[in-house]
Amino acid sequence: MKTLLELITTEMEEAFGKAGYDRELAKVTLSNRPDLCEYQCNGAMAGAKKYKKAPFMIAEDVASHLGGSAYFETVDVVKPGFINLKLSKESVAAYLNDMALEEKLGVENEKEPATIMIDYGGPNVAKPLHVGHLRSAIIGESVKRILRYKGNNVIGDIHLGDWGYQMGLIITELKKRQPDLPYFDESYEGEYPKEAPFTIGELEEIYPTASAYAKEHEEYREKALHATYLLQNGHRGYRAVWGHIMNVSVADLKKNYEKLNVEFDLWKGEADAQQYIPDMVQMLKDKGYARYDEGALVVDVQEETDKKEVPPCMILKSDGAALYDTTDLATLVEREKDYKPDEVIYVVDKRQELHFTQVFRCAKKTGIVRPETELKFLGFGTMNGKDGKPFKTREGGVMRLENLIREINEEMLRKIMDNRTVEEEETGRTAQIVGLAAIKYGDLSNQASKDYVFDVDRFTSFEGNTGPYILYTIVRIKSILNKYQENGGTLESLGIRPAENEYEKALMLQVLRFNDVFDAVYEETAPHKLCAYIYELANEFNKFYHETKILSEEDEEKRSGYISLLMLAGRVLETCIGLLGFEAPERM
RNA sequence: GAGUCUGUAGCUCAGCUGGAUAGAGCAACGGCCUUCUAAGCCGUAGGUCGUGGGUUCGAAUCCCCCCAGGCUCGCCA
Repeated sequence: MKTLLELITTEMEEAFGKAGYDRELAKVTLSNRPDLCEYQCNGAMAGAKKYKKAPFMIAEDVASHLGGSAYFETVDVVKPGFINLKLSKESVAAYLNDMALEEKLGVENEKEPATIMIDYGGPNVAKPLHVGHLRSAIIGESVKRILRYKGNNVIGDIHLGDWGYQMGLIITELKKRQPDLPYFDESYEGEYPKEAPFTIGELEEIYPTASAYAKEHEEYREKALHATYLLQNGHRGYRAVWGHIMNVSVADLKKNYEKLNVEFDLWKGEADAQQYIPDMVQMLKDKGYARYDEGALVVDVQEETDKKEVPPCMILKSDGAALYDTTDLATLVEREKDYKPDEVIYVVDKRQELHFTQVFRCAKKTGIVRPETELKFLGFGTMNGKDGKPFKTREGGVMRLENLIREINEEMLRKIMDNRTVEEEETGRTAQIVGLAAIKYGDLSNQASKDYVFDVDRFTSFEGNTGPYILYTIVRIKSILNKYQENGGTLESLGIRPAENEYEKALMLQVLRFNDVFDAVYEETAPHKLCAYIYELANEFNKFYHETKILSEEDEEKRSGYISLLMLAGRVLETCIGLLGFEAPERM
């Protein structure tokens, strides 16, 4: 269905047209003076110069042609030339009732659904997830859900870091500790054990130990580099160890992402792209895109409009090894072959922007992706601590994601216990749900591209613009709806009635905005605007709730009208938090 | 050095495709629970929108100069 803004803009365009003015001027926006009106049009002022006429007169002309519109209760022309609009209660109620019938609450599917791949998460195998991985997972998951809600075919790919030097390090360290394992016996030809020679806990200890040791010991470092080389060139035993590392690590990662309510469609990694590198490199050479520079194979990606020098995209190091430009390009080759995406979105730290600029340009220039393929870089800012510096543990180390989540959940649990008596067995689960909402809402309510301060105390607070506040509001609504049914009410075939008072109307207007807001969020890939919207919606609901007796309303029609409104508001809220990637408990 | 992003209330942030009196939350202060969850609601106080110019009927918003800070700048990912 059309959004309300679309509908009343059409009305306004007709009025401008009938009055003899350019229809382009008829842009309607949400009012920035809610005390005066609900929607407004400033087109008369914009047209004043063109028509050499006082804006006030233009506005009056236009307004006189709006008189017959059923949408508006009042059309006021004010001072310089504002056209102020208030919607009629009847049209608001009618729109909401239509909206309630829509599966997607009035959001229309994309006319031509696109295949969109979204590259997010990006954890490294064998290394624990840390806070640096949090934003990519949270933002990527939300963006994925938003794109999907609009009817696109969206494929989320975790893009594992599973092919680098860290693998060589682990293999080298494992060989040092357990040299007798068959993987290190060059003459061994039998089947390798199915069981991994380490647990996830050991694995997570092996990597940092090896990494630190290699920094101190050149010889060890050489061994690790060589092991990496052998692995990448098909060493049988090392490949088997690699397989173990992958299995153990991926199982652990899946568990952790599940806790975050983050779900990937693909668990591809850098290793999967390796097989495409040789042909790709050959193609770049054959077609003359690549050249040697200081021993390295590069593709120039400088463009005339560049204000600064853009370094070439490096395909092979001077020792012939591939690097991350190469792998990202090969991944595009793979994606093009398997999915032919219309769009690929990378949700990564914004500090990688230059790297992706190089990769995108190279991929376009050399035909690795089709010219119409959209490659989008969605860079996010750093998660800082209260001191404004990158988030660290109290000891100054990197905070493990698990620990961060545990800390939040414990804090949440404490607050839930303090505040209310909930069934014992329920509290743990509830704390997790609310804790996740606190983290995700805290992140997503900031613009993705900006750095933000991760403040545990603030995010877990139940007060103000927080995840828990949103959930609390939803729980309130659910609670009323449940009570209504317990008292014999049915939620079927009710209808929203024209608003009785300003609180109810304000709530209705806010619910009504959903599809307009969603479209803006979708167009701009801006989850933070969805957060702002549900916060306002929650506020309007709580005001209405405070002013209105719902269940004890004696007039049955009024009561059922309220209930219908709550149902719709609840659906909108739950849909929105679903798009943000979290959920609400039944009680809290 | 070059490029790029940021600078809005004590703190954390919206608003930035130009419009009316710059909005929230936290913190501070004052009210409201025998009634659907007070994790709520209502109110008070708090701002030279980094500085200076320019464009415009109108600038936090667009343009330019400065100031301050972050980030990036070919063989790590």
